[in-house]
Order: sequence, then structure tokens, then C-alpha cells
Amino acid sequence: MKDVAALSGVSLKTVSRVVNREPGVSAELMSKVQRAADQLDYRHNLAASNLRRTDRKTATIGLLLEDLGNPFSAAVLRGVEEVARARDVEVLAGSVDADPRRERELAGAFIARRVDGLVVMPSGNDHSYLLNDVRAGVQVVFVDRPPVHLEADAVLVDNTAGARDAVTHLLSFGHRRIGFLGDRITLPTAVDRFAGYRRALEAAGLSVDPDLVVHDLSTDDASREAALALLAQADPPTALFTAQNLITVGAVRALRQLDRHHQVAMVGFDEVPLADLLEPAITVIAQHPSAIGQLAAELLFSRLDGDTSPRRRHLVPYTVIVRGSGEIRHG
Amino acid sequence: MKDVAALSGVSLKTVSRVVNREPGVSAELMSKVQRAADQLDYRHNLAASNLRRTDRKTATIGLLLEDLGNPFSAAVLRGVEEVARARDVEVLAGSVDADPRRERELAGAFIARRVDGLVVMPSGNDHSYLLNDVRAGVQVVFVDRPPVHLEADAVLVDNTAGARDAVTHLLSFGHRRIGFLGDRITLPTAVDRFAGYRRALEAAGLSVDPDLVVHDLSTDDASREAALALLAQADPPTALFTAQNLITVGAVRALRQLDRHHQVAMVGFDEVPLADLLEPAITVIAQHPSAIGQLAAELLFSRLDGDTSPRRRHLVPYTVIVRGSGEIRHG
DNA sequence: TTGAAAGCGCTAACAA
DNA sequence: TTGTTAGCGCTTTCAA
Repeated sequence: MKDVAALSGVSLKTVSRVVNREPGVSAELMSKVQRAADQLDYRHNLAASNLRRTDRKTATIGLLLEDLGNPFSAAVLRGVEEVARARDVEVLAGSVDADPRRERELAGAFIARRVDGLVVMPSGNDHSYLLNDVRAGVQVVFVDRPPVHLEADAVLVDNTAGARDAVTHLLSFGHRRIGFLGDRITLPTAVDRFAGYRRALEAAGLSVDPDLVVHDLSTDDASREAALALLAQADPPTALFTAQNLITVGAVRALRQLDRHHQVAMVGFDEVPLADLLEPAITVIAQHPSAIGQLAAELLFSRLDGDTSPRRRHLVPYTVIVRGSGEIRHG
Repeated sequence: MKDVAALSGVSLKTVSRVVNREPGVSAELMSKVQRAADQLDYRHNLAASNLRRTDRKTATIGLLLEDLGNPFSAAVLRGVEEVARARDVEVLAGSVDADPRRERELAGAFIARRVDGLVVMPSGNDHSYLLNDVRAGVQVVFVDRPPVHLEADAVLVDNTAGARDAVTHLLSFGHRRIGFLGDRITLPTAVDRFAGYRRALEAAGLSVDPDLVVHDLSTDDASREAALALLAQADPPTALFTAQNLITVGAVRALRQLDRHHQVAMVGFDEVPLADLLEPAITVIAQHPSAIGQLAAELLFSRLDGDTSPRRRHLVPYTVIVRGSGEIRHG
């Protein structure tokens, strides 16, 4: 910037005014400065600018997701990006990989880079480590799971209701023995989905048979094996509720392996890519991750714009997508 | 930092030394400073630190991808992230969406935030706009498509050979009329894949029948319609080569719609999620996007570490995954 | 409308 | 081992 000022024969401050499009610079000086900047290939230094500015906005936000390679996380990222782009805000993104320590480290690394705000798909169950940063003005919005020991907006899906709907759907096709395959039970979403399973059964006058329930599945292969074991029982389930997308995929593989995919009914939580092209096509409770990301970003920016209304939870609706696997009748 | 110095009764510089883990601070002062920092919830300001440092490293890199929501891009991002994480480097990521202007803007936005380097999946065909930044020390590595008017490392796949292998595979199952469904022909990858198609035919003594070729498909639905049109011809193709993952999905839908998925053979370029669970399962030329991302990041960091050997192109091998759809015999 | 001087939070260079 | 001073690139404040 100094060089641009020297070349165009004006003061530093005038160059700064031109670069920041501040009003009150004569057309003549403006074009002179522009030309000098072009000639020297000047690149504005946002970090330095931001250091001195009073508003201290870096126009950068941080996004902590479960796993950037997973389609669910990727779609949330895409949703956040779309809203951020409209405001010329850039996005730092990282995977937390179900590791609470990693979550803290990533958040710290982003804050050291002075992000204006954070969108967090949390892994840990204590977010008080962000208290001081929130006090210092960093805005935080949670997605997928609510914050613990911290007041912050959250964008959630009603996992209990979704799971209840899935299981009620299976019950309506005559099933009475419905297997449950679920994620790590430390995750609030997994707890809620299991609660929904239980409630649907209880509403039908049934109770949970522990022999039909497997928790703590975190890979599709673990799910495949769990499904194989369930179906090998003396009195096997006639239907499965798979409480997460990788789990659904594992169960599909198991049913194929046993050639029972046209006999055993199945409803999955979360959309699965190409679910409509499988035979049978998979009935799912679909979340809308891109809408979740968009809403989270919009909330974040409205907070950054000064909205101080009470923090609250926002529910994004889910959709029951009927495709065939969930409509296999029992008996 | 000033406050920490005041509270612990030492100079600014001593706090700086402790924060940066510089040697030569007595254990006593060190713990005193630590305590003060904890008490005040001090967060280091990397931007300010970086402004003054001589090495000027922000420990942040920028990643420009085609579309963060697409599994291919997402896997590249994941690969880059893994390598970056091992060095405590964070990643700014953005989608270019096939828009060259967007590519320039994103690159500019990342450079204004003083990234140490850039990994670019380019959309435009002139990258000279980065010349001055490269001269100024920003390292750039291209992925998927090579740089134009700029010397830089690139991580590529041999698209021509992959496409040739795909079509040769179909020829070996007796097919002589093989349809080509391809992406926007402005993309170098699309050009190369079409070249591979042509070469395989010519090596078998056949020539390209323009009635069997459709370019410029950019969505799965466009591909579905193009495939329907191809197959409605008087002398339709007996096999299809689909030159990109969304195109493959569209063609699968078309074949299903016509109930010809067990008659018309098909090989796709790029892996498709759950391709192994379809009937028939889809034979593909699989790229390894996560390996591409990892290699790109490793190259970038080796350049940042001072490697000044000539810039060059690196090929990541592809894999032919035989699953069924490509092995449907003709006649 | 333009510019000079001070200072954002931090580290380099040097001195004690 | 510790501290002092200057200055990174920019914007603020205030004066011309």
C-alpha cells in the first residue's frame, strides 16, 4: 500500500480510502490510485486491516463438522457456504471425527484466526470452553446436536418424532418384531432416535425386546455384522429400523447377503445416496442438511448483525420418503 | 497479551516467549505467565502475530473445489484436511461452480486473507492472474485439471487412458455401437475422456458415430434425457460409456425407466456411491479423490518447506472396478 | 477533499 | 534470562 501511495503520489490514507471505497475522494485521484494499484498488483491485506479496524470483522467464519467426507456434513457445508458467499464471507472448515478434544482444538485454531463466528456440529458434551469467546463477541450456532453448558442458537431436527414415525410406519404394515440398529449411544441424536423407537412400540402396546436392539454402530461394516446377527436369531425381526445413513447401508448389505431384502422391511434415518435406485428402493426419514446449513448461517449472520433476542432452538422439518423397503408387509 | 503481562508482572516480550514456547524462559516466570493467561482466558491473535513475523506464515491454506456438496470434491477436501491437520494448518474452502469469475474472486478472497498456499480445482482456462501471487510466495497446486499460462504443480488422473480402458472393456464384450455421454466439452477432463473413447474405437477399427455422442451434460437429469434419446434411435447403442458420475446416475435412471438395465451394458467414469448395490452393479473407472487431495496437500507443503525443484504433473492411478454392468455381452 | 501521526496486537532486533 | 524499542500494513483520529 505504501508503494501504491508512492507511485501515485498521494498519502497512505488516500490509498486506503480508495481500496475501501470510502466516499470523498476526487475522481482524478481515485483513478490515479487504481492505476498504480493495478500496475503494482496490489493485494489488500485483510489481516492488517482488521487489526486496526474498530469493528474487527474478518469476514471469515469457522465450521466444525463431523466428517467433511460424509455427504451429510458436506451438504451442511454447502448450505453454509451459499449463505456466506452472498455476504462475501469465507469459510474455514474442519472435521471433528467424533473426538471432543479435536472439537476444542479446532475451535481454538479458528478463534486464533479471529473468525467472526462458528457453526458447530458438536462432538463433546461440554461447551463451556467457548463461554469467554462468546462473551468476547464470537457468535456460535450449533447444528445437529444442542449445546451443553452454553447458551447458543441451535438448528436441530426432531429426531424422536422422526424415529417414531419410521417405526409407526413399519407397525402399520403388520410388523411386531422390529430390530433397532443405532449409532454410538453417547450421541444425543442416537439417544433421541432410540427414544422414538421405544415410544412407537409402546404406543402400539409393545415393549422393547433387548434381543432386537444394537447400539454403538459407527461404521457400515459394524452395522452389516450386527444385522446379520439379529437375523440369525431363532425368532428374528421381520423389519429393521436403521437409525443413521451408514447403518442403513450396512443393513442393506446384510439383507442382500442373506437374499432377504424382499422379505425383511426396512426404514432408515437419513437420506442415502441413490436410495431410489436400489431394489427395493429404501424408505427413509430424510433430513435436509443443506437447509440446516443455510438456516445456521442465517442465524449466525443475524447475530453478527446485532440480533440480541434470546437464543433458541430451531427445528428443521424432516420428510418421510416412501420408496418400497418400508412397505413390505408382514404375514 | 498486554493484560497478561501486567497481571503476571513481566514484560510483553516474555509473555510472547511463553505463548510461542520459545526457549530461555525460567520455569517460574513461565508458570506465572501461564496462570495469568488462563485466568484472563487469553487467546493468541495469529493475525497480529503473523503481521510482524518474518516468515509470514498464517498456517492457513485455501482450497477451491468444483462443488463442496459433490462427493468427489468433498473427498478431495477430506484428503487435504488430513494432511493439513498433521501440521496444524487450517483450510479455507469454497466452491467454484464451473464459473471462472468465481474462481478468480475466491482465489482473491483467500489471498487477501493471506493464505500460505492454494489448492485449485480450476474452472477457468487462464491462471495468469495468479502469477504475481506466485512470485510473492503463494504456493499453488492444481488438481483434476492442469494450470494454463502458469507454472505450477498439478495432480491429475490420466483421463484419456481411463476412458480408453472403459471403452476397450465394452468392446471386449462384443459391443460395436457404444454411446458416449459427456460433460461440458470446455472442461479438459471431458476433452480427454472423449479422446480416450475415440482412440479405443479406432484401435478396434471403428470410427466415432456422431449419432451416438452427446456432450455438455452437466446434471443427472440432462444425462437421463440424453440417454433416453440415444436409446430411442432406430439403431440404438448396445452399450454406454458415461464420462462422469452424475452422468452415470442419469443413464442408470434412463435404463431403469426403459427396463433395459439388464440388456444395455454400461461403464462409468468416476465412482458412484452404492454402485455395488445396484442391479446390475455398476462397473466404473474409479478415481481416488481422497488420495488426490492428500498428494496435492503434500506437494503444497513440500513447496512451502522450500522445495524448488521444477514444477511438474503427478498422475494418480485410476482403478477399473468390474461389477456387472460393463460385462453384459452383446449378441 | 486530503494528509500526518498514532496505534491495533504482536514479534524482531538488540540491549541489559 | 529478561526487557526495551521499533515496526509489520493498515485504519483511526484529527488537523489542514
